[in-house]
Amino acid sequence: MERSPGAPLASSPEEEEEKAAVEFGHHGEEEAPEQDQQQEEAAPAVLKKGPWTTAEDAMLVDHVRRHGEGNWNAVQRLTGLLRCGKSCRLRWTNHLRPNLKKGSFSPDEELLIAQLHAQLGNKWARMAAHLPGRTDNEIKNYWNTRTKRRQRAGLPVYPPEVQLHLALTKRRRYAEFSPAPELSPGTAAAAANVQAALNAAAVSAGYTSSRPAPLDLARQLAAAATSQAAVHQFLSPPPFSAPSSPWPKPFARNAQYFQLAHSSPVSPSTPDLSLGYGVRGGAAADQSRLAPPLSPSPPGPNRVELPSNQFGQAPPPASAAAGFGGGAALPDQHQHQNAASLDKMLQELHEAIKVETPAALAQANGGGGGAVLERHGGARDNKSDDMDTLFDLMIPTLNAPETVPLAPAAAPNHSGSTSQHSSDDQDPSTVDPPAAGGASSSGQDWGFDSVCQWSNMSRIC
DNA sequence: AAACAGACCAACCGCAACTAT
DNA sequence: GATAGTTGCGGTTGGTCTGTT
Repeated sequence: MERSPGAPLASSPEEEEEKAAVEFGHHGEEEAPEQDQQQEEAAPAVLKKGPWTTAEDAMLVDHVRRHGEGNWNAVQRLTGLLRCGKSCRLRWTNHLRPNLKKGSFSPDEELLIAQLHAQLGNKWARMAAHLPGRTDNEIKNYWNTRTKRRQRAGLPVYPPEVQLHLALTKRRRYAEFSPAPELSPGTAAAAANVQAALNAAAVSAGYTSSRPAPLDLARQLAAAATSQAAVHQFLSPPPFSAPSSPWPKPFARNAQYFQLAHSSPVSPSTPDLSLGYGVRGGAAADQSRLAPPLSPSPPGPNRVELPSNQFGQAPPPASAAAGFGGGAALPDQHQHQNAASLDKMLQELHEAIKVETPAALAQANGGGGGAVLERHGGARDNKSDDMDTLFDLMIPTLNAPETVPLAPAAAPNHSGSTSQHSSDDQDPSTVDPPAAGGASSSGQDWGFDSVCQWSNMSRIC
C-alpha cells in the first residue's frame, strides 16, 4: 500500500533533483513555457506544482528544522524551493512531519473514525485531532472511499451501535428542552438492557474484545428518557411547530432538522453535535453532496429510518404529545407503559441485531440482564462502573465540551483483520431503505449481518 | 498478456477564519 | 475599522496501483 510519498514514479533521487530544477508545472497549462520569461520578469520564481520530489522534501525538512513550522510563505524565499507556502504546509503536515503514522487504519481507528464522523460530520481535521499520527487528508480519503463503496453495495455506513447512537442523539434533542425527572426504574432497566444488547452485539462483531463498547448508548438512552416526554419522542416523533415556537433558536434549528431533508449526517450545525464550532456555509452546502442525510430521517421514500422508527412504534397518542414539554410526572401506569415500550424496543433491537436478549439469557442462565455481559467476556461484572467508564470514554456529544478526551485506541484485538477495508459505511439515508414497517426491515441495514458486512468490506466491490 | 475498472492516494483549489499592519 | 497576508479546512481532481475479466 505504501508508496513513497511524493515519488509516484520510480526514479533516482538525482533524477528527481534534476527534475525539480527543471520541471515547472505538473499540469503544464498554468505555467506554459512561453510565459516563463514574462513571469520571470514579473515574479522571480515560477511555483511548481504536482508531486514532490525527494530533493524538495529534503529542502522543506531542512527548513523546518532550522526555522520551525509556520511562516510557510517564507520557505520559498529562504530556501529557493519553488513551492507556494500552502503546498509546503500541506506537504509537511501530511507527509514530512514526525510521528506520522503510515499504513492501514487499525480496526480501532476505523471504529473511532465512524464514531467521530457520526459526531462531527465531515470535520476531518477535528477527527484527525483524535487520531494521533493521522492526517485529515488520510481520514477523508479513507472515509470517502469506503462511503462510496458501501453506497454502491447498499450497505450501512455506520456500525449498528453508532447508528443507534445517532438515533438516540436525535431524540435527546427534544429531551434537552424538557424537564428531566429521575429515570424510572423500569426505564433505567430497559436502558441497561439496551446497553447489554449492544455490548453483546459489539462483542460478537469483534468490537469489544479489548475495550468497552465504543458508545455508551444505554446512558444516552437513559438521558433521552430522563424526560417522560422524551420517552414518547424516542418511540415516535413528536409533533413539531418550530417556526412559531418560543423555544430558543437552536431548538428551532433542530426541529427543522427533523422536518426537512437534511444534508449532514448528524448535522454539525445542530448545537448538540456541533461541539461548539460553526459550519461554514460552503462546507455545509457541500456536505449535501458528499454526505447525504444519515440519521435524522426526513420523511421520504428513500430514507432509512433510525431505530426509533425501525422499532415500528405507533405514533404517540394525542395525550402523549400533549404531555411533551410539560414536565408533569405521569402516572405509574404511564411509566410502566414507557418501560414496556422500551422493553419492546429492546426486543426489536435484539431481533434486529440478532443477539440473545438479556431476558432470554436470564432465562437460560437464571440470572439477570447482565448475563449478556458475563457471557461475552466476563469483564463487566460491575456494570455501574463500566457504564461510568463508558461514559468517560465516550466521544463528547450531547452537551459535552469538545475537549472531553476520547478513548485511547486499545491494542487491536478484534477480528484479526487489520485491513483498512474492514470498516466502511454509507449514509443510512441513502441506503435502500428498510421496508417501511420498521423492525423487521432492520435485518438488512441494522442487523448483525450488516456488522459482518462492515467488518468484511474488503470483499465487497 | 492486455484491457478495464475500481481503489487508493497525493496534491490542488477555493473559501473562510485568523492575524498583523 | 479596513486591508492584506497567512493559515486552516474541506471538497475535488488526477495519477498510479491493483485486481479482475
